[in-house]
Order: sequence, then structure tokens, then C-alpha cells
Amino acid sequence: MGIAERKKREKEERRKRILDVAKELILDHGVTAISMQDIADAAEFSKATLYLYFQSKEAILADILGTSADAFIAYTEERLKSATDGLRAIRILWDSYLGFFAESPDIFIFTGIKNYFDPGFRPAKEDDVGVEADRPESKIRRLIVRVLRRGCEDGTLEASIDPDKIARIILMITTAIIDDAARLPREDRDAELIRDSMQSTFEILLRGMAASSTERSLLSLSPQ
Amino acid sequence: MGIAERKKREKEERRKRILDVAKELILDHGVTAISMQDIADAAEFSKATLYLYFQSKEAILADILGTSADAFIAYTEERLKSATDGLRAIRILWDSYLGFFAESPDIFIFTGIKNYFDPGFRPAKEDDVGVEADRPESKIRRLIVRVLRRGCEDGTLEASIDPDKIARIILMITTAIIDDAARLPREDRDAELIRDSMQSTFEILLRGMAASSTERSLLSLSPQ
Amino acid sequence: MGIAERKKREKEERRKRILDVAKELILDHGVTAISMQDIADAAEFSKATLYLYFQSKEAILADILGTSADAFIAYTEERLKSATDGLRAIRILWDSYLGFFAESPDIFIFTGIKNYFDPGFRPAKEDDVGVEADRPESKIRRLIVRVLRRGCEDGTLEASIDPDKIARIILMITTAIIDDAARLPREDRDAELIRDSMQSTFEILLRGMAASSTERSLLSLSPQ
Amino acid sequence: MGIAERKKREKEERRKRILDVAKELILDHGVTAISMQDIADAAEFSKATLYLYFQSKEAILADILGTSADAFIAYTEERLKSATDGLRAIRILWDSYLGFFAESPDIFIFTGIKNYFDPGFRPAKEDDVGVEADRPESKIRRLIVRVLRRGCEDGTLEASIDPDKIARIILMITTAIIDDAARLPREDRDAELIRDSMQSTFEILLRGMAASSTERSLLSLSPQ
DNA sequence: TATGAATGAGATTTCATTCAT
DNA sequence: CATGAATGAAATCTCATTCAT
Repeated sequence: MGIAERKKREKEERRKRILDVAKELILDHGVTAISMQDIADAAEFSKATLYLYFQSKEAILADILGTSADAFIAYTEERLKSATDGLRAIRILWDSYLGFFAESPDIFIFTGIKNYFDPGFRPAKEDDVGVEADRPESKIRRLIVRVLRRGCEDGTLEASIDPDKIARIILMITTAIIDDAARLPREDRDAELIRDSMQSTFEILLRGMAASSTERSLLSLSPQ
Repeated sequence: MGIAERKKREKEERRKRILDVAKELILDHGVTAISMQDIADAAEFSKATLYLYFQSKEAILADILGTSADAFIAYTEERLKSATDGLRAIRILWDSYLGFFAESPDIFIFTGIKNYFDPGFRPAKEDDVGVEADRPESKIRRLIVRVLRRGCEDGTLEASIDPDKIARIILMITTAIIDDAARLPREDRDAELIRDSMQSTFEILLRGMAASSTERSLLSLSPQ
Repeated sequence: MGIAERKKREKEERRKRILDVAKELILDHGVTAISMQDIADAAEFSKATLYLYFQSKEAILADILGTSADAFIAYTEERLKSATDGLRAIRILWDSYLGFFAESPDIFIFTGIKNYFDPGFRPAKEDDVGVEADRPESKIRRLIVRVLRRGCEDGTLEASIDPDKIARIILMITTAIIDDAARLPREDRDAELIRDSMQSTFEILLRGMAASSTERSLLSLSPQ
Repeated sequence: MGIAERKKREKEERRKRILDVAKELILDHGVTAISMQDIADAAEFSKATLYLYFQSKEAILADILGTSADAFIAYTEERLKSATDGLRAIRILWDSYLGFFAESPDIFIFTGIKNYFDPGFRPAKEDDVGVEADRPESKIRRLIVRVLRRGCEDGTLEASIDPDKIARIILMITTAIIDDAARLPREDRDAELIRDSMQSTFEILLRGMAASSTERSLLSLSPQ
């Protein structure tokens, strides 16, 4: 079945090519500015061909969104293995944001697409990005819930914290930070500045959530 | 002349009618979903008539945005008069967000329109919403800077806080909170839930920014 | 009846004011670029008021066109009185073009409006600018016919010339010269250059139409 | 591959179809009267399809203008090869106008479109019809300059003639002749009459520009 | 599998003209 | 006499999506 194998592989490659050029285009021009034509041109396919690989423009974006989120989750899960308590887990979460951002600019895509999908409620076509539970944000949110829960349980976080509620908030804020940066044209994005802004925010949140007994040194994030 | 007066008043009323229906439509369907046709239909005017009152679609949105922001600023400034120190000023700021939100759902419009104007970098037409300094967000940001500066000076806030930097972050976060709620279809917005979510966020931020000497009771916001 | 008189006079003055500002606007921005709104603004009337004095936009333009033409005709007729033969009459005609142009830039309006009315045939609303015989161009053409006929009769022009046919051609050419200059924005019109170009053209035409016996000195036009 | 060939050819044919119906419509109703909708209807395409073949309405007009001019230039250049001196070259130029007009009524389109592009000064978008040097009129003007220069050099034209200046004038006049005819509704255009009018004009110009020594028989154009 | 071709539906904006007051 | 207000009709252009080949 070598032939079928190869065909499948090649198909997958073409699919990926589409996703890659789309990602690149979004990173360069922003999600609202690109059309199927643009993607087709960049991928060196015809517009019609795009529809052989994806059902719609939204499907392409949803895929990119999901892939980015999964990558971030995998990256973070890996690092979380070394966490010894809940507070340290949160620090690792922050570190992961900073680190992932440093290593992969993909993250900028995240909010752009999310905003595109959800630009303020619209006549919701229920299945847009898939069911609630599978939505990229949900996956990330569940990761954050786990981290918070751990902190609440081992007492390293403020007792008053409700993991579910706060996880939503954290997701919202981190998304906003990225969104904020992502609104700049690519060439204007100053990695150092963004990192700095992220870190300041995370430190405030860290201090705001840590149990009051927490040792001071654990309340600031080291410059990477 | 009473007659000229009346004409002027009526004209103002029609202008307001346009703004009101536009606001209502945005609140119901989101900013991207509405067209000049929609506004015209709802206002029971012809499309052409809209252009008698506003130069362009963007002008309508900008007006709504600016008005909302100004109302919020006025509301907050008034309340800030009673602040006795920087920390209490911040608490009043949070209270103002909560109170303004409770009194006027207009606030949901804010981010929707802001995102519309600034949907991720684009070839910026410099004068879109007016010059930097006059932009609604800028005005609010300057208000926040003032509050923070006061707290830094009187020692009620963490020494490490940089008012300008943190003001940006706060604006970003508060905007995100509203944005987050605004993304829900109108009928799904549960005022209580949103309020609760806002308050939790503000409390984390408050704790994160307050000087460590701060008395515990000042670190939580009273349910309104 | 002093009152009625005065009213009539005032009405006439307002009418003239409209024509004057319209003329000025056309001279500045070109006929296609101006709207009833522009005229109304400049005249400090409302758009509706314009319709009290003129039936339509076209009526305003037609009036301007007619007035300009009449002024030119009067100017030329006056000077033609001193012509001693047909050839000299033509020279005076040319001189009049040059002189009228020098004295009154109104002439630039002529073709702009004519082109507006007649931008290449359209579903002709027969009465647009009035009946054939009263049309400004017709009046000018008849003047030219008279001049040519005189030249043909006294033998100072080529015998082969058919006054009616050639009058049409001359009108066409002179119109074209003006049109050509009128296409430039007002501030770019170099009176000297235009005059020069007009003169060169007229000299060719003069030489082309004069009887071959004509004395050389009569074949060039003196620089004014 | 024959298949690619065919596709290309068909595409070219459809493009031509659009140009042809546009030309036809312009010839029938004048350039200002037609809209993209009209062209689409006549070509039996949707409006959107037109934009697959041309970037804008202006692009369609520019193409027609350019093609017409190029055809005229080619036609004239070919015939100019047989010119033995400058005066005869000019006669050939006149003949070409007459002949081209007789063979192809397309020429009527020329001025209509030119006026559309240049309807009395406006804020010139520099690249409207292409750069100065490439503009259809410029090409024709350069052709005329060449012809005149030859006549000046071999003494068959009046010594006083300045080729550049006079070329502009000639272009202006010839354009005016065509323009004049083109303003008539198509069905009123009497080819014989127009030809006659053209010829009379050219004869005057010829006599006006020829050196005085020129033999009389060279000063009239034979009826074709 | 790939694509060239086509399109429906919609967006914003402009302007001469009318009419009640 | 003057006008504020309103509008119908049009114009250009864009884009995701479909379908026959």
C-alpha cells in the first residue's frame, strides 16, 4: 500500500502548506485583511483547490487556531512536570507564556483569529469552531484550572480563589495581552517591550493570587 | 427665536435617534454585523439621510465610542473627588467600572467598536478616530495614570509600579473584561455574573498592586 | 411702484449672485466637480433656494454659457465695425479672441459647460439648452459666417471657401483651443503660453484661408 | 498543450468581448452614460466577472483608448513609408485620418474617453492612463512631431513652424474634429459629411503650413 | 485532483431634486 | 421668500463560494 500511503502523505503536506502560508499571511497582514485569493496565491493553488482541503475560510482559521493552542498546551504541560507546588506551577505557566512567545510568534495569531470568529456575538452558526469542549480556548482554560486547583489545594494560593472563575479571567487577560501586541503591524512588534509588558502583568497577577504567607522572592519573575 | 431653537433641538434629537438605534443594533448584533442600511432601516430614515448627520459610517461609530468614554470618565472623575489616598482612588476606579456597568450597558459597546477601528493592524488612516491624544482610550488611560501616580506618591501602592506602564495594562485588562462579556449575545449576558467576574479580577489586581503594608480590609471590594 | 421695482431688482441681484459664484466655482474646480450644494454654500443660499431662481442645475449652466457667449459676441461686433474688408474682419475676429481672452477669463467656462451639456450625445432632452437657433454656439457661428461671407464676396479669402462649412470648423477649432487651456487647473494656466498657442493657430488658419494674392504682412498677427 | 492554448485563447476572446461591447455601448450612448452594470449586461456577464478581466472601469476605457490609438499609429506609420518629402508626409497624415475614419469608426471613441479621463482639471491621479510618455495622445503627438520636423528640414513647410508647438495644435484640432462628430448620436453621424468636414479642415491647415513656394496641386486633398 | 470561470449578494457613498413649513 | 429635511436611484467595487471540465 505504498502508493496510498504516499498519496495520503502528500495530501497532508499540501494541507499543511495551505495552513502555513495562511499563518504567515495573517502574521503579516492581520486576519481581516486576507482573502481566500491571497491564501490561494501564496500557496500556489487555485481558490477552488483550497475548498478541497477545507470546507470554508473559517475552517482554515479554526485549524490554525487549534494547532497553535495545542502547541502551546503541549509546551506548557511538558514544563509543568517539574512543578513542586501550585504557586510554582503558576510561575511555570507565566514562564511558558513568556517562553512560548519568545520561541514562536505563532501566538500572535491566536487572538486575531479568535476575534475574527467572535467579533462580538453574531447569529451563531453553532458549529463554527466546533463544540464548546473542543474549542481551543476551552482546552487552555482547563489547563489553567488544573494549575489553580493545585495551588488552592496545597495552600500556596489565596484561599478565596475559585479556580474555574479565575481561570476564565486569566485566559481573558493573557489573551488580551497578546491581542494588544498583535494589533501592531508585524514589523513594529518589539519583542523586548512585549515581554516586559507581559511580565509586569504576570507579576501583578502573581502577587494578587499568592497566599499572603508567600516568600517575597517567589513573587517576581526573573527576566529570561 | 423660539423657532430656530426648536429646529436645532429637533435636529439634535434626530441625530441622537440615529446614534441610539445604531447603539441598540450594535448591542444586539455586534458592530461588524451592521450596515448603514440596517441603521437607516431601524432609524426609519433613508441611507442618504444618515449622511446628513454623519460624514461616514466610521463617524457614527466614533461618536458612540467617544460619548461612551466621556460618560465613563465624567462618572469616575466625580466619584474620585472623595478619594483620600491613592489606594482608595483605585478602589473608586474599580467601583466606578462596576457601578457604570450596572447603570449603563453602553459600556459593552466600547470594545466592539474599538476592535472595529483597530482590528489588528491595517494601513492606518491616521485620522480614523481622531488624533492619538483625543482618542477615547487615551483619555481613559490618562485618567488611570493619574490615579496610579497618586498611589505611588503617597506610598499606598507597591513602589515598583510604573504608572504609565501599568495604566496601559489596566486599560487593556478592563477593556478585555468588557470585551469578554460583550462577545456574548445580548440575551445571554448575565449582569450578575459579569459583575462578579469583574469584581474578582479587580480584587486580584488590587491585591497585586497594593503596598504590602496595606490593611487587609482594603483589599476586597464590597458587593454593591 | 417703487417697491415692486426694488423687489424685482433685488431678485435680479440674487439671481446674479448665484450665477457669479457658480462661474467662480467652475473656473476654480471645473464644471464636473461642482454640485448644487457647492453653489448653494458659496452663494449663501440653501439648495432649495437655488431652485427658486433656476429650474435645474443645467439651467444655471446654460445661463452662464449664454451670458459668456453674448459678452464675446458684443465685444467682437463692436470691434468689427472698423473692418475695411473681409480679411481684416477675420484678423479682427482673431484679435477679439485674443483680446477677450486677455480681458476676461470667463471664456474658459465656455467649453467646460458645453462639454458638460454635450459630453458625447445622450438621450437628448430636446430643450436642454434651448432651441438650436438660440444656442450660444449658434450665435457665435452665425457671427463667423458673416465675417467669412464678407471675405468671400470681396475676394480677400480663397474662393473655394464655403462660409457655412468653414464657420463650423472655425468654431470647432477655437472651442478646442479654449478647451485645451481650460483643462488645466486655474492656477496652472499660463496666459502668455495660451495666447501664444492661440496666435500660432490663428496664423495658420489665416494663411490657410487668405486669398493667395494677399500681402504677406497681413498674414501674421501682431503680438498684443 | 493544446488545452492551455485554447483556454488562453478563450480567455482572450472573452476579454475582447467585454472590450467590444463596451466600445459598442460607448459608440451608442457616449462614455459618461455607461456603467459597469451596462457593460456587464451587454456582455452577458455579471458585474463581478468584469473585474476578473479588468481592474476597474477606468482600466477598460484606458484599454480601448490605447488600442484605438495604437491601431491608428500603425496604420499611419505604414503609409508614411511612401512619403518622399515632408509636405507629402503631412498629406499622408491627413489621408490617414480620412482613411482610418472611413475604415474604422472606432476613432469616435477616442475623444469621448479622453474627455472622460480629463474632464477639465481635477486632482490628477498621476497614473490614470499611464505615465505621460505612454499616454495614447503622447504617442500620436510624437508621430506628428516627426512628420513636421521632416517638413521643416527639407523646406517644404513654412520656415516659421515650430514642430513641437504645432504638433500640439494639430493634435488638438484633429481631436476636436473627431470629438465634434462623436458628439452626434450614432445614427445621425453622416460619414460623408464628416469626411468632407475633415477634408476641408485639413486643406486649410495644409495651405496654412506649406511653404509659399509649394505647387498649388499639392494643396488640395483628393476626394477619396 | 485541480482549476478557471463565474457570480450573488452586499457594502459605502453621492447628488439632483422635492416638499412641508 | 427661504429653507431644512429627506430621499430614490445609481455608481463602483469586493469576496466567499460553486461548478463544469
